[in-house]
Amino acid sequence: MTVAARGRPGPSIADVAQLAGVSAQTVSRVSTGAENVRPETRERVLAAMDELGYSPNHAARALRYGSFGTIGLIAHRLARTGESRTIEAVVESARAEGYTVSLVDVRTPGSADVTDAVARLSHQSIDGLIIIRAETATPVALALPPRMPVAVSDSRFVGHHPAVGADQVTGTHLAVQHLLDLGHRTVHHVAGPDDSAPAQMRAAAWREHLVGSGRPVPEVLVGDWTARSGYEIGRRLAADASATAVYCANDEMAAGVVRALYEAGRRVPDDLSVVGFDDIPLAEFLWPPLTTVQQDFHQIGDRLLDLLMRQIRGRETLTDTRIVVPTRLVVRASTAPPPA
Amino acid sequence: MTVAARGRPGPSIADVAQLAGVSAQTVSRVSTGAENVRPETRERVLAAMDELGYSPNHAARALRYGSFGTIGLIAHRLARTGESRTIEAVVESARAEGYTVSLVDVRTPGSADVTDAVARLSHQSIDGLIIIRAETATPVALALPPRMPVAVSDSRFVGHHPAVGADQVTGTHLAVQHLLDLGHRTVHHVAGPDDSAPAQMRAAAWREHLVGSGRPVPEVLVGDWTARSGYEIGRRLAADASATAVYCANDEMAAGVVRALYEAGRRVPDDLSVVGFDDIPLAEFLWPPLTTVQQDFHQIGDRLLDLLMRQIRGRETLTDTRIVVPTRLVVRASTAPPPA
DNA sequence: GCCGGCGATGTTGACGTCAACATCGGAAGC
DNA sequence: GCTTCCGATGTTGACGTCAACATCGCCGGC
Repeated sequence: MTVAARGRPGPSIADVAQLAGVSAQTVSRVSTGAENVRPETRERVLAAMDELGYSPNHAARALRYGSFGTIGLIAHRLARTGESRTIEAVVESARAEGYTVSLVDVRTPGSADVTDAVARLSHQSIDGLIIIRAETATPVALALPPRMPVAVSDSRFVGHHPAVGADQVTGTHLAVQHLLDLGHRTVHHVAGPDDSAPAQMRAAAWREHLVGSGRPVPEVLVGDWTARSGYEIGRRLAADASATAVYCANDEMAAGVVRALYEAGRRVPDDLSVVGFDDIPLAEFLWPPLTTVQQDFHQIGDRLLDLLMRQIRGRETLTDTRIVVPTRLVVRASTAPPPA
Repeated sequence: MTVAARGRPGPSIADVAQLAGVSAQTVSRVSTGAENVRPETRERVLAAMDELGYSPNHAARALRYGSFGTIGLIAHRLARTGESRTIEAVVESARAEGYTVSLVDVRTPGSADVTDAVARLSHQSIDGLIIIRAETATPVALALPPRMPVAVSDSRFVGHHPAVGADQVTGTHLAVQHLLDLGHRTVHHVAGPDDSAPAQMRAAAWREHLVGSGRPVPEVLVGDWTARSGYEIGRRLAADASATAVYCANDEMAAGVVRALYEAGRRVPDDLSVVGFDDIPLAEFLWPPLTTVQQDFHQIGDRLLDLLMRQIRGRETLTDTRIVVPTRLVVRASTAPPPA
């Protein structure tokens, strides 16, 4: 954590002032765009800035203003579909608000790592913090610096921190009901890992829906979000003659399941129907095009930033705010009635 | 770009000092971990910090030290495969070095936007800058603050800025030669957009390889990296009876091509062979598993950070350093000899 | 010709931290 | 008992910027 001492010390406002033959304050006025500077003086200052390659020292401004124009963002595996798209949305919205985003990733799902990341970031200069992750191991009460605005992408934080989450439950109900409507007797479930809160929510909603509909509840098949885990589960499913419909907790696992089924000679959707979750850009272009539950990551990101900005700007306290972003079922070609 | 005035003015070192009944300097000593503080005094200070919820003001430290422990990262569409994986690697390596990453995205490929992003970031305090993008419209000589260390993920910058790039040329040769070896008379090419430098490099290498092998060069089919564009191109390809092999500039377009071919009743690889580029995690689990050129985004990210840190740490000047990260062909099931 | 007033510019101090130097008090050595 | 030394703690100033206040010079009005 040792950081190179004394980064390039660049020219300061005083250097510009000297070169332009004015006081530092006049330079400051020019660089903040104040009105009351004679055009001729302004020109001279601008020329001096240009010559020296001056740009204002943000540390000094931040110190002066008590604000950094930066928000921190903690994510677990940031190359993953949901994460990267949410981050993209946050970054875009933040830019519109004049803020920059500081990114920290967290290696393991453990809570120690999160605490560490929070410490790292609050050590950095941030005006607020967004946490994009949802591991069940994450402590619900985070050890945050006092008065630090926070927004979290996990509805488990309700009552602790303002949260934004997709509507896992409705999405799951739509998916399962779609399969039941097609005539399937029951629906198998390929779940995400045990330590993922959204995975747990999807699995619980699936179970509840089956129970509520009086259907048998097959054993849950647990994957780890990767296509590979879906593939391995798919091989087991292919051997299970009773399975006719599978609801997968994400699209990657669904793709793995489909490939395993093909390899085993079982056709999708003729022999088995498969539904995914997320609606990744490729979902439509898999073969067959995947029926899936669409989540709007972009909106999640926007809402997160909005919640955060309201706290930063307005000093609002939003502790138990919870925003649920709707999900919807996109029916494509991977689902059909069960074989006769 | 106006930023909320005066963020939460938390307790300062002086408040802690007063509560603990010591001087500010002693508090500073405790918080920087200096040795020479009586254990009893240290305890009292720590207790006071705890009570007030003190954490050191990073802006003040940055001002003092002249370093933010932050590097800037500019990317175009950061949710895209290559971008997000490279970013992930950069963030991870940066953390290992004790640095945080500040993210700015660029909406359009135009150079004005890049200049703007650079300005935004150097306005922030960063110790170095990584630019992950490769649009041909990006000016080769960037208007950077003087003395700002930079690393760029585009080999076009050679001679201007230290650059890291995947070996597009070798990757392309491997892919095309693989198809020729299988017995295809020639290879069609689905290219990325005109404004992408890697797309141009792949297309040029493809053309060169065909010419060098004395094969006819079919018209280039230009997509925009999305699966949808691949799908539309695929429909045209399906109608072209002469096409037996297609080299696509990325995996998403390859997936779109494959789907279009299936819809048109043409089998992959029996009727047409398809090769992609990138080796996205899903490539192996498409149907059929996609033969593709693997690029190591993680390594690209690592190298970028390494180049940057060498400049930040050692004051090295690396202007014409160029690192080429190898690519390799991963043969799966989407390629086969042409139909008899 | 003097004065009020106003716009342009300069001066001072404060933001929070920490390094360098100053001071203070006690223990060891003679 | 007095000096010396050393470790613990305090004081000062500087990092770069900008708001608040001070000053300066000029113009117009009488």
